[in-house]
Amino acid sequence: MSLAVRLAYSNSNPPQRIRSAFQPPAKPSDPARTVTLLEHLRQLQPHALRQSLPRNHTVFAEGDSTDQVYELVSGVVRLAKHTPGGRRHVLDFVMPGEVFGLIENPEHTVTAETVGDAVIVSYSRGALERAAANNPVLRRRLVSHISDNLLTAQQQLLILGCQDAREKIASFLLRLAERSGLRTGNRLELAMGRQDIADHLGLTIETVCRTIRALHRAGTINVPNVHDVTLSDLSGLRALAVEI
Amino acid sequence: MSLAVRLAYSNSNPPQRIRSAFQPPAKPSDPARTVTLLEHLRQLQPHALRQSLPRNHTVFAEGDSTDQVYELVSGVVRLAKHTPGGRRHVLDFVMPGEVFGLIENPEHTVTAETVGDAVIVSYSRGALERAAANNPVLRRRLVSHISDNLLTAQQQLLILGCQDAREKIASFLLRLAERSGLRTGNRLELAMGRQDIADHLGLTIETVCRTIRALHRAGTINVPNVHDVTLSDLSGLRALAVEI
DNA sequence: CGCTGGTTTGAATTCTTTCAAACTATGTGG
DNA sequence: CCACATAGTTTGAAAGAATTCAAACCAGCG
Repeated sequence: MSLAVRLAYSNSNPPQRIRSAFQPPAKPSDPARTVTLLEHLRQLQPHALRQSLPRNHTVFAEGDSTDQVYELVSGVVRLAKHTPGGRRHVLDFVMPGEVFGLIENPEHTVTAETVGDAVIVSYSRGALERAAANNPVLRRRLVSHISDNLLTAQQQLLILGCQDAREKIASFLLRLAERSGLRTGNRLELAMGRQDIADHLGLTIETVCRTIRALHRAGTINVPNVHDVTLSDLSGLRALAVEI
Repeated sequence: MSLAVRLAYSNSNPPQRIRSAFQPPAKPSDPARTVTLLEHLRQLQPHALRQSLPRNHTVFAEGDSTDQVYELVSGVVRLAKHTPGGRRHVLDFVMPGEVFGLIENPEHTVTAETVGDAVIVSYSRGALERAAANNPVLRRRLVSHISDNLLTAQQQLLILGCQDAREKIASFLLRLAERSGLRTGNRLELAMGRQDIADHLGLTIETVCRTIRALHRAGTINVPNVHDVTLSDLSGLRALAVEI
């Protein structure tokens, strides 16, 4: 039985397979495979700075210069916007193997913070842009990266604008499963806290708790502990999320 | 007194000045001015097809081929996503002088429909891309266009995720004013109907009505008729939207 | 072992939605 | 030019979903 967790809306980042800490170029046996943005970065800047960061560490903040772009090696990063009044919206979570902080703007418009302990690699954006000037393939990757982010944001707008709490949680769990891969038995790890989820879905932490518990009691999911969820009824979950 | 309607978050499309139906290149007296994407399109394809469309006409739908990009000459276009269950979310409205339908994808991921009568010009995307291959400036415009859309979407996520009905309406009115320009006396034209606004802000049509009326009774705005709004208390409106 | 930060649960409140009906423009045909 | 039909908007009352406030609970940690 395939665990293929494909959402109706799979317009998020392409399924870059998660890769363990170092750079074994995945599948050399695939000659026609496109070279990813991440591979370009690694090849251009093989000695880029690698850092281990503690939880809740700010990688960059709104307004910071966008002179670096980052690879998330392990852990999870949240991208958020803050309001003058102190509200926060978590735009998205970054999963291992993904690039973040790449934007066509002199200053960051979002804040990036580690959720738990994380390892990141910093690449020079200047060097990246210079390489892109003479490399059409790389340019295409760069545009695709921004474009993917746009499509993801639009999908999220649909979720925030049209879904109720239960549907939002279902959509969130499915997208997370799709991106982070399921462990054995449809087990999914929730690196982020309930408050992060709430701020991502436009709910309160209490509503997130209650909704997760409701799904649990309905048998749709299983919640052995705060950081793990088992998607017991994948199709039931999809039915909720898809009536998107 | 300047009517400068600047939001705290002016990350929407750059303030391309609205231009009347034909192509007088605005300000030839400004040599250092950057050439806009629209000007590139016009110069590349001066004989592109111009069409007058009736209200509620579908320019393109989700899934359609992205072989054309469009200029909105007059009228308003809404960009929406539809769900299998029949729900709709209006991602954004396109104002005259703006380019829409440009996306890094073989198929459209949104539907574009005219709100009222509109005039559009269709440009070949293929020709645009070919021109971009040898034109770094044009390439930069293309990336900026997508990037601007991304920033706008992220701002909208913040609004949908963090604001209540009153704040949403205030934010909406201010952004509309910022983009479409205010007429005399802070008068703003609402080309779209209440249902469109509701679907854009994640509210119901009734809530939109009631909220607009509440703002009216509070003296923040004036609503002489359904299609016009006067922003009587601009700073009051900003205070609502900014506590974003 | 007691703190601390985070999560869960409960009860009351509030905001928004839902349902229903009235109202208003706009346009068509007589 | 009026009468009527229609689409869209506005208003009200009731219902519902999510939030707020408060307190209890739990897990990891010094």
